[in-house]
Amino acid sequence: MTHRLAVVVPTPAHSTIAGPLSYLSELPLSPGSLVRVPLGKREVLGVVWDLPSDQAQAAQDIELKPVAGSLQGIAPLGAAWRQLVTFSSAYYQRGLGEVALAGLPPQLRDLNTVQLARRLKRTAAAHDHVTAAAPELTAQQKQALADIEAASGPFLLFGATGSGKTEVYLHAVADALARDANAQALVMVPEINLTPQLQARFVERFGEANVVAMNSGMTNPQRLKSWLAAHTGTARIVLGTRMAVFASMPHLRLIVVDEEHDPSYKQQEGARYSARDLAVMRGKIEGAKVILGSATPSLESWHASETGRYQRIEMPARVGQHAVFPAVRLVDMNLQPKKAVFSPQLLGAIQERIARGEQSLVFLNRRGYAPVLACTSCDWKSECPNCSAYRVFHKIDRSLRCHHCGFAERVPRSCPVCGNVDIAPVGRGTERLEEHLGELLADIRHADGQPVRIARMDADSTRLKGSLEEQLARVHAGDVDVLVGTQMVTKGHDFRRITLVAALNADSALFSSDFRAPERLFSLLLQAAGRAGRDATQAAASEMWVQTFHPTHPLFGALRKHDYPTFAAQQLKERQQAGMPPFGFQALLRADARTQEAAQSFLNAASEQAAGLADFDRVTIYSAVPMTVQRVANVERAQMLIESQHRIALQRFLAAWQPVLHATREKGLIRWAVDVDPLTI
DNA sequence: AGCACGCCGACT
DNA sequence: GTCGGCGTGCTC
Repeated sequence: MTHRLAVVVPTPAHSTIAGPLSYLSELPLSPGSLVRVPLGKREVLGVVWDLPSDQAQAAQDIELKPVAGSLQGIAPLGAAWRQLVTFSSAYYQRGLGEVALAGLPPQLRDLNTVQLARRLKRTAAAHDHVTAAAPELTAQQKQALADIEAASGPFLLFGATGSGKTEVYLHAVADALARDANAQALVMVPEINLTPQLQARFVERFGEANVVAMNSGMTNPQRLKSWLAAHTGTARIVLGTRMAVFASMPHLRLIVVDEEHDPSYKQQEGARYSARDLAVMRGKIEGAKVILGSATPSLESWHASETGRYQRIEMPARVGQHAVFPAVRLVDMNLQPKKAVFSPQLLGAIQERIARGEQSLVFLNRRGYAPVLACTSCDWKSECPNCSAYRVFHKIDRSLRCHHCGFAERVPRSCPVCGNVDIAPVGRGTERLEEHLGELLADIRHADGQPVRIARMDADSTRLKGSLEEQLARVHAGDVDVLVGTQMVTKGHDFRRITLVAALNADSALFSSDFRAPERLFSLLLQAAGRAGRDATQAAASEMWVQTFHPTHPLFGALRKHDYPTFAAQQLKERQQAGMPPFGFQALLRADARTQEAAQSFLNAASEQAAGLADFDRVTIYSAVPMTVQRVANVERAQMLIESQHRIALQRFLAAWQPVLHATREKGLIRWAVDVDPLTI
């Protein structure tokens, strides 16, 4: 007796195969089973899927191939996991196979049954967890845990920086694991950089054997090992970045999304899913509690907590008896000497900190020495030949580097156009800031005669493996007086000795065309402020400095009071009036082509053929526009916004549009993709 | 994505 | 005369 199976295979986004393919099998393999099947000339890994009854004879006239084999010894992927994959595939408009296989470790593909058995054997035998002593909780932490205990969520844990959210996560996980001997918990962080320190805390509390990590920085064997441990239930806690939302966890009871507002939770290629939103959906599917935590929630989540869709739990106070929030000082740059990078007041405040043996953090969201290099006699600028962007001057290796395509060259000795030797940096990045600050503080000496120590921390200075840890250690040891860095210094790291944080170029986001720019800026500044004064003994003297040409901007007013709710209310009001998310729903159709014209004409053709599709009358399709950075690596890029007041209508329309998009062929190679709930438009 | 098929330029 | 460029199309 041969059985007919629906199998999901890794078909790429642009194939016309969206759903499962049919195969024959001698054995009646249950849904979720992992199989190897022939696909064209190759053999691929597939997942047996639930065969919808109406599709049972869909592939009637093709001769079906038999499955090549199944991965014995590995339990089928659960119904909840398959449901999550199905939902993601439909919601984010990508093939089932692509989503399913992206959620599995790549190495699963090339293991045979014997190798797999060996791996599984090594994974087996759960160890009892050795629970390290937990610190005494504050009253508000206890209350938060009681609230989480008492309701089903999803919860928005609105906790100030330094209020001890991590300790709440640790306890919530401990509670979930204690309640059920098999229970598992998933804890997500936005960035790979933040994994090690959180992992250390979880390992300390729950023991090494119970915690596995999942992130893209791991090798394939490591990923397989973690995945198997989670899938078999051996690992009780999975700690990872956005990809971990697809980890197979048969006994999942709790999901924590730390820093839920962070844009890194949105995948920016392939299936462009939001791991935060999927976490909420997964919690619903699996009956697991979901905790979203942030000091500056996304306006989507905040709004959900206002309307009662999420239950809000507030932790306004910082841990520590005298811990207060750093005072926010705004410096009106209109009143400063022209071209001053540091106002005299700020420089003075930094010097005071140095004299007291305290640390300062200066952040500027731009790496490199200068964003542009320009000729002083003609109009040459350091444009990238492949992109519509300037190449950034990196003084450290005298290179011009394109931050979009990676193209790098040595800085020319003279202007390539007119031969003038006088080519000058325009604007400044962290490298130049570090240099400039060095000059300003050159004459300052510590009491022991030592010069001021300045360090820089950005993607360039931390590229080498281990260098981030090394730099952090230097700061922690007090071997640094002033730390200069990009926004990476504002995330997560506890700098206990820092008592002054300064933001230098906040203004650009105030008047950005991106409607989410103020939200990101507010979050960034408040997170940055949160770096200061974590040590209770120094908190009283801690300050957050913001240099701005618009000191009366309401955003700064709210920042000064550390008042996220007021800021959020004002932003939500604007969004509501404009029908923007979370009051309206958006998707982008993006197109890449050799010429801008080809990209746009594909979009326009797609737009013209949209009339009459399902829910067409409930969506608004805007005209095709070039992307902000129009050309990257010699590929022209354009996009088109689709908006609706109804999430369902947008979904239905996009689904109906899909075959039209596949059929729309314009001259010139077009690569296209749909981005549902885009973060930047 | 792979991998084939298919139709046009510079080489043993 | 072939080797090989990558445009186009298919994969149960």
